[in-house]
Amino acid sequence: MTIADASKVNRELSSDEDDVPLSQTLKKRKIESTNTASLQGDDADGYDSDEAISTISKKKTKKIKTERLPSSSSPPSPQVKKRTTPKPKKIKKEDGDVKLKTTKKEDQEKKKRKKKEDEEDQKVKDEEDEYKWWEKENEDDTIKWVTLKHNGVIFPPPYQPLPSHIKLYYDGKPVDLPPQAEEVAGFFAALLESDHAKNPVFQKNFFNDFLQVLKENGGPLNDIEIKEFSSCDFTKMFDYFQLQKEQKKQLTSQEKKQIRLEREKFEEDYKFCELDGRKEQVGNFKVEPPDLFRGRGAHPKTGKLKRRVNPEDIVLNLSEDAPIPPAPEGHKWGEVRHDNTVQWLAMWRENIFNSFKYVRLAANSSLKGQSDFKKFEKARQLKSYIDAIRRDYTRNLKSKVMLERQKAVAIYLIDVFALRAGGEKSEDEADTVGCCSLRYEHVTLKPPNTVIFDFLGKDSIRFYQEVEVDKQVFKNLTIFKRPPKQPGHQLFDRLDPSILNKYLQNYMPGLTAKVFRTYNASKTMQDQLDLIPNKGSVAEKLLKYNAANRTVAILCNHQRTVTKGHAQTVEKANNRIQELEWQKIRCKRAILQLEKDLLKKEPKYFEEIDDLTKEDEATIHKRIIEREIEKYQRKFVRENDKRKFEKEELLPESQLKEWLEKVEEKKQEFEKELKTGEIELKSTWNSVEKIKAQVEKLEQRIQTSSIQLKDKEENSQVSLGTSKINYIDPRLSVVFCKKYDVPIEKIFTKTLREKFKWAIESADENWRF
DNA sequence: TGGGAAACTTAGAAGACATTCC
DNA sequence: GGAATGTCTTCTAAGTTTCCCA
Repeated sequence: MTIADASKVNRELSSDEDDVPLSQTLKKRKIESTNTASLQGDDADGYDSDEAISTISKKKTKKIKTERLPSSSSPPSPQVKKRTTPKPKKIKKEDGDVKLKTTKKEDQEKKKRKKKEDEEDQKVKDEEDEYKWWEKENEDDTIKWVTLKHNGVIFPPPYQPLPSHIKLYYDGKPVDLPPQAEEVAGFFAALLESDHAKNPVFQKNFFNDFLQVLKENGGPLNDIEIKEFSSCDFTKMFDYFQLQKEQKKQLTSQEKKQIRLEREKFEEDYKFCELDGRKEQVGNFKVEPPDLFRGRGAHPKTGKLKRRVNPEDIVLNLSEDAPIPPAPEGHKWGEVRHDNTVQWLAMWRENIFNSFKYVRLAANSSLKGQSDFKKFEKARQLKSYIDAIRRDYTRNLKSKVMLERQKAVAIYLIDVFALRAGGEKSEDEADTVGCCSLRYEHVTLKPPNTVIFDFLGKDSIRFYQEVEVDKQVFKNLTIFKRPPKQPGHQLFDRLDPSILNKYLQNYMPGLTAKVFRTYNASKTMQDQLDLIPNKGSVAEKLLKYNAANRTVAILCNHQRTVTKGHAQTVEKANNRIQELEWQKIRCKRAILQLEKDLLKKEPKYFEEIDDLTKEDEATIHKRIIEREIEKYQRKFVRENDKRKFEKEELLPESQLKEWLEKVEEKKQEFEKELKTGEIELKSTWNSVEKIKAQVEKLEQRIQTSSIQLKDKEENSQVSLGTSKINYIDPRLSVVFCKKYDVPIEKIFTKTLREKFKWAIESADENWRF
């Protein structure tokens, strides 16, 4: 929902009667139990008959069990039978290296044709055995599969110790680390120039775990005692990693291709599984390699060592009669399960939070597709309930029961500002919040009805908005913030997501807080697309589609960090546009040089010829000249490097001088032009028509560049992808493409087209969200 | 029934790959 | 042809919701 929509809702919701403060209408005051009283003095405000929930008093004390996955506690595992991995069918075959007596171009053409043919063949084959679940009846979704076969997971390669001369230095002395500790030191060294390595919490957590691993493995081999992080010097390791990266980059494209093919061949068996007899793609079939945990924002555990996962840590999930993939040699699987009520193929417990990581199907799989489809259908279902929900929360904003008021305000915020539910968080996580977990300090009230939200949401992304809200919402927020509440206290002290979701389910089965985000995102997209006129070029339509997408992304607060060179890129692009403008003006002046009378005949055409000041022009000239000089200098160096390598004769300095003289001539020309206003006409500029054609071309370029720049600037901090992938019903995009004659490839990448195949094939031109 | 565990979706960063520019 | 830039994919962290058991 856009802010404009929000204000519309506000209008619909605003009430005329004034509310009596709850404190006056409610006599009874419930005192919280003693152990909750300390933080929640606010429940002593005595407004109502319902109690503050205990979540606040628990004060982030989620307990985490530290025991490892006990094989004894799991259901009796069937015998882990060792069998050879079944050979899945190969999908692709590469061309051999047969060289024919053809030109390079013909060769390439031929290859292209062959590739295309192969792809077509594959497509036909794929389509033949493709399972179009969206054309079938909806089946029971508690059973996820009947048969499931897969080949297990790929483990990261074992650690390769560094060459003996690459070491960690302590107090200037090289340290002989046992490989296990060297690996951990290497994790840090690899990040040496990143922000993580500069973060003291990251350093501390890393160092503690590093010392632990060092201790576990008998300490340094050359009796150096490592005590202080500040005395460690990782630069030699870092430089080595950089060198390796550089060498990898230097490989020829043929070598790179070879490596890629080998990798793909190796991964092939793990990339696919057999689900109910169909070949389907697995998503993350690679077990996460050991590394330092990189938490987002101010994460208390950032930098801790994420330990290596062994086959013994892995639980496999597959059919009872499916062959069990062999565990790596000398190992066995932690457990083998046959649970067809879940979607995962394998899982393990990680050591940072003691939680699970899962290996699942890919986004283009039938199971994921079905979940996605259901998600959007559920959001569409909300259309039929949204009026009632809005009517009720508007009414309940004045409820005499505090819990009801809090629910009403929370749903209002979730609906209008697309806030997330906001579950409880423990102390060993970053301090981020959503709706239910908003605290006193996250909301600033500016009478009569302006609210400033300022908090860190998911991924520690800042949510900052200064907005006008419904008057009664404002009044309620004032009440929720009344003393004795103070910074640190929960705004919604009677609420948590489960209470809210339970309430929402009275309206519609399956309705939860997150459905509102999907609903409002897709609804906004539909409304925005409806506004786009069906005219103009594909590029213009795309730009408008992206603008609609951006509205949704802004609603959902999807951000991205501005890239390093962004400011410079923008400056460059602006300069480029200015230079094009200058060229255009120059052309017009040239026209007048050929035919003076045109100024009177077509005054409008020439109205911009004095737009640039002499200073502007001089700056442009300077820029062009400097660029030219740089260009030739670079060319000279590059050319000679090449010749040196090929043991050819080097270009003499005089060559560079010759090039630079040409630039000098140009400079002189510019200076003269600036002084006299006379343009030296090029031989091709021999008629007004020719120059006018040139002007037209320039105008086109200026327009394109300006649009691109505007788009780039507006997108610099907004991430469009997240809403496109998760929130906007893909059928909206499909319909847009069909109706507006825009190729779907312009909107969905290959991966997204696979993910949204169900939408591409099922939505017709008249479909609406 | 509450609360922790489990299972799933959503998210931005980083790395890989493709395209454009000079 | 190679560097710069942009786009796409992969990775895994960080959420939400559901499940299940004491």
